[in-house]
Amino acid sequence: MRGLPAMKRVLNSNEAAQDFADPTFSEAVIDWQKQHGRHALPWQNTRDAYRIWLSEIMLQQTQVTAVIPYYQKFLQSFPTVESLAAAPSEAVMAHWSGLGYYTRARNLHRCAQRVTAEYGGRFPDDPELLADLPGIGRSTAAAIAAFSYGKRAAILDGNVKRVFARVFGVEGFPGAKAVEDQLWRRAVALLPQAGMESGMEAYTQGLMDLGATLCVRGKPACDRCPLAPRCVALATGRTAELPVRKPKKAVPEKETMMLVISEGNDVLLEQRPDSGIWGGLLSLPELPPSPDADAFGAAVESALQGFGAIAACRKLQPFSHVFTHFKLHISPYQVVLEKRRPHVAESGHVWYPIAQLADAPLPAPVKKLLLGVLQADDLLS
DNA sequence: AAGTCGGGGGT
DNA sequence: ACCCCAGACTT
Repeated sequence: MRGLPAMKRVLNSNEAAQDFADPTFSEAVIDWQKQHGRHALPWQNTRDAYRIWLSEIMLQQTQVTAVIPYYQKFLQSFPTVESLAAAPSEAVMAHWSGLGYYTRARNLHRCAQRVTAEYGGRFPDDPELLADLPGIGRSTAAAIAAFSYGKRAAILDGNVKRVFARVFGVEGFPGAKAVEDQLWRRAVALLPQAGMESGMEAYTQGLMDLGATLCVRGKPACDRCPLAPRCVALATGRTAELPVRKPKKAVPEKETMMLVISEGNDVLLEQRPDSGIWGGLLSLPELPPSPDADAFGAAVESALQGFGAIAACRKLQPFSHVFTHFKLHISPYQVVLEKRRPHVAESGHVWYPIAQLADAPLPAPVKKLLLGVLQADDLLS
């Protein structure tokens, strides 16, 4: 085993992919998709790369049922990539409000502007060029290229990882780099052969449909799966163990006070920085948690210096919001100011019309809180 | 390789 | 409660 330098070279991706090749795999997926896959989703039955791109970004880490209403409203307001590029960022953020992962919205806006400026409003068909655009990674680039242009490119999303892990009996957490690398090699090797590009749309959709409708996490419908005859997990009774779960860790808990400060028909909102949680959204002014009621009262008084006399105030019902990596305990406090001559909010703050809160670019729990508190409007009545 | 980034739906 | 979703990006 020594003295053979030619054997030591690293396999290139093409050769490595060869190990996993199997032309019958894509044929089985394509046939099944055409007969039993999904064909009526709002972003299907079009080759408009703008619509396909928009759907793919919204669908990142977000389920189909949650995306559909956002997708419809978004297209209604921004029917073309040029109209989206020209829109003010606040309008884009407002349309994304409640969908989560707000970096997607800012990248979406930047991407629309780059496609308009650099590509004349037409998305490129090369996956490598697509993946150079903000918010578009390798898998999303492949999906856009396959659905929009029939290009031969491999996706690897949560659905594909689950299907591959089971069918091929892949051990290890799919998010681990070594496991993910192997899955990418399989994804490339199993693509329809060159010259079969006409099947790329059905193949790509078929993988997603299998993962979303049959090869689901809880109780996979193996009796209806076209890949069952070749499924390692089914044959070994390990569909419940594969894919291997993400290793869990304790989530830290944080605490904050939120101030609902209103005057007349307006409420005071605060612009959040682009980075961090709820980046780029408006939210409520916050105070660090106080050790006791007196300290909190003093902090509120201090925060409200120059805003005028307090007409009424009350503590609202505390609640919690769970994020992916921490849990946030929110203690809201409402303050109603006496109506006096209009004053300008300090930089980074804005007096926002209460009647327009439903369409404001707010985090979901904040919007819910405000609509509940300020629509009731029973404090002064 | 690990951490950051939401909100909701299914079980 | 727990898991994870048509992932990308930063550190």
